[in-house]
Amino acid sequence: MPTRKAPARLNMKSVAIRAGVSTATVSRVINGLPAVSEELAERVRRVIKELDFVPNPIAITLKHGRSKTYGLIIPDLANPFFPEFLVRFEEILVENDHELLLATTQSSEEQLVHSVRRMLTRHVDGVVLMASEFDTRAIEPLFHHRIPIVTVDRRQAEKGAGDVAIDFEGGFRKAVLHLRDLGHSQIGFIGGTEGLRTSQIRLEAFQQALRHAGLTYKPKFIRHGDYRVGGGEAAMRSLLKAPVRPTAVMTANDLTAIGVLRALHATGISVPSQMSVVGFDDIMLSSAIIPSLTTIHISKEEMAQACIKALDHTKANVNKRGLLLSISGSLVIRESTAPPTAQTAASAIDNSMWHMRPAASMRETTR
Amino acid sequence: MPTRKAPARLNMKSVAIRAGVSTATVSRVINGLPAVSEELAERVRRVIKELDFVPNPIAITLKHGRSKTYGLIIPDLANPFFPEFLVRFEEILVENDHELLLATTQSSEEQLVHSVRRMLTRHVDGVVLMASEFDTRAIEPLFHHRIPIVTVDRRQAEKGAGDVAIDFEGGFRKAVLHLRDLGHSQIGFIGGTEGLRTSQIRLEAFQQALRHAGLTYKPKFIRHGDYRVGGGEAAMRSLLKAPVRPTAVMTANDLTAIGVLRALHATGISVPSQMSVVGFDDIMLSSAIIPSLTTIHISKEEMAQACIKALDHTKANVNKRGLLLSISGSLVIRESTAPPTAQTAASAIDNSMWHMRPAASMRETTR
DNA sequence: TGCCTCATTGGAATCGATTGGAAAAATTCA
DNA sequence: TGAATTTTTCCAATCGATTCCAATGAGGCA
Repeated sequence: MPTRKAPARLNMKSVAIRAGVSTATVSRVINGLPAVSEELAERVRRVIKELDFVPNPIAITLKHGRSKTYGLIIPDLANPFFPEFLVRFEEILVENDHELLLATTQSSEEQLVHSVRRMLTRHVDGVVLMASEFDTRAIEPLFHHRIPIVTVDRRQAEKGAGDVAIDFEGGFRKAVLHLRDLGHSQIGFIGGTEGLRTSQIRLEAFQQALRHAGLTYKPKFIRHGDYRVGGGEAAMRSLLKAPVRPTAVMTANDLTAIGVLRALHATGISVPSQMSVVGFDDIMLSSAIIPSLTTIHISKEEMAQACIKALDHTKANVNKRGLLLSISGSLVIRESTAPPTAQTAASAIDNSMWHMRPAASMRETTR
Repeated sequence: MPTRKAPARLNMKSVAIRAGVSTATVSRVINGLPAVSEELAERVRRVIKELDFVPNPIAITLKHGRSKTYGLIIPDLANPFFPEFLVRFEEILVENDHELLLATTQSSEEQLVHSVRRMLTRHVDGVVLMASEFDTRAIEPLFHHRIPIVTVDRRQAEKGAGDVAIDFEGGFRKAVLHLRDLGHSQIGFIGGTEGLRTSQIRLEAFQQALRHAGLTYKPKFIRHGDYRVGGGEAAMRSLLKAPVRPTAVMTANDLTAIGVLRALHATGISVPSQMSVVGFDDIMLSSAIIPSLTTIHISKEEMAQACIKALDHTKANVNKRGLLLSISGSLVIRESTAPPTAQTAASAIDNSMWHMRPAASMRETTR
């Protein structure tokens, strides 16, 4: 015989009996519906407090079909940007008495289909979809069940679906101006995974930023990464092999920039004296690494709020086209950018020059 | 009139009608209960497939009182260790047809109480509690409702609660031996937040590792951090101010180690030539930073599996004391450790010597 | 053939809360 | 005072699946 007694079943009925009313009345009191005399309401409230009664959300969900849960579909938790967003998103939900249903797709279409199915069977009230690339068929069931959707960075709204887009154009423009003002004119770009729509958007935003700064776009300074450290590193190595090098490099996101730093370090090129590097996102890490990263700060808080706002809007206007919100970033200047040295600024750097000179600084931090 | 038709309600009854049987039979078929003729079962299965019917988990939860959901309470998502663990934990749950209810406490007791309440109202089947420090009263309701619990690093099991502990002793021992074999005898330690039980455990494990390696413990080489970059950096600065310095530093976790690297870099002390640094956890970042970090690898996969195992064990043996599992780490040697130079190895380094010599290498990576 | 088993199957109560409409009570008005 | 309203309260159906219990029918045995 266990010492702990199993707690007596506590439901609305027990409250009703104890207060001498029907469950209907209890329900009305809890939900603040009218047509309950103040006297009874007070009595019921007292009993609720006495018993520490909390309505069973499962039963409510079953009855209503609404679960007070929002789904969040994320490609990958390995990129710190997502946890940082997630934690704010979850906080806001919990504050508003909602729950989060998290799904990661590992960027696989099959996983996405599975995630969508989970969202449906759990009867979520809405879905935020951060997996930018997908076949529309995969999320068709969400539309079909009229579940409010918010996509991120798809830059396209429709009936039942809003979108929260990061303003890459504005962000890159600030970064390019910063570099130009430092004296850079040869700026390279390490983009995201080739073939992805979101990579294309970032690349175009970069081109546009160059134009805006009065600089010329040079395809030879462009490489593709994969939004991860490894891809950034490989892309930068490739860029360094070319006969002519830029004096500064911008990247599709911070992880890519960290990869760039690695490649530079391995090659003995010091940052920022010989090469400036700019990231994008401003994950917490960016301020912790050496050198700390100049980057475009995207407020995860703001993004989370925008997602909720777009979701609410869609829910309130089921038949209208969803909201299109834009999140703009701000430039955070840290240690990874500086004016180009006279030498490197001489526009076209003859790469052979560098080959002869063994990386002198390498020994400093590598064994 | 919307073009999309609302999907016809799909429940067990519709399946039953379509198959010409009762809902009881359908339920039996779905749950693989005996006492259903193969003929009928087959017919029901066909209809289920035809209609693409999925039982409503909400209703099942209501009926059973069990939700097929596990709770995970985490202090903080800012430390990459947790997202890395989380993603594996979630994967395992989803594979086993369960869901995750995530709660972060921000290390606040009040948040913990709130999180526990959420777990209860959602009727989770079990809880993994990674918030190591807490007043037992905060989780008392979980015991009271007989919900299986697994704590992490509390190193203590009881009825209804198991524990998964990281083997700090073994991990630090490997790290210390590695340093000793490189030639270090003066090893410093930057611990976790002062006053936390888990910090105490790590410190003792470090002391024990020193003894095991035949080295002497020197309190003057010990500092406390806060498990974050900032704390590690501040602690290291403090350590560097002392008249005598160690030649290598071990840390309570990787973030602390990253902070240490920052402090060293700012002071112009290069790693690993002038100072070796060892982390703990092996977050993904550790291999990406410069220099990449020698650290103790803790398999998040293994931890996640251990948590599930302990949870299942508790569920199956409600009245027995829970499992006590231990996760051992392995040494990953990267760039942040090397033999001490002849000079620095001269045991007690006179700090004034360093003061005279302006950090020559600083310019390399800082502007 | 008649009675008894045993294997299948179905009916209906159940989990806990919500809600339309009926019933009861309180109020208004003639 | 009694009829007509209005307000308050409650009964019972409902959401979707599970499960106890009863009913049905086939087969076995005397």
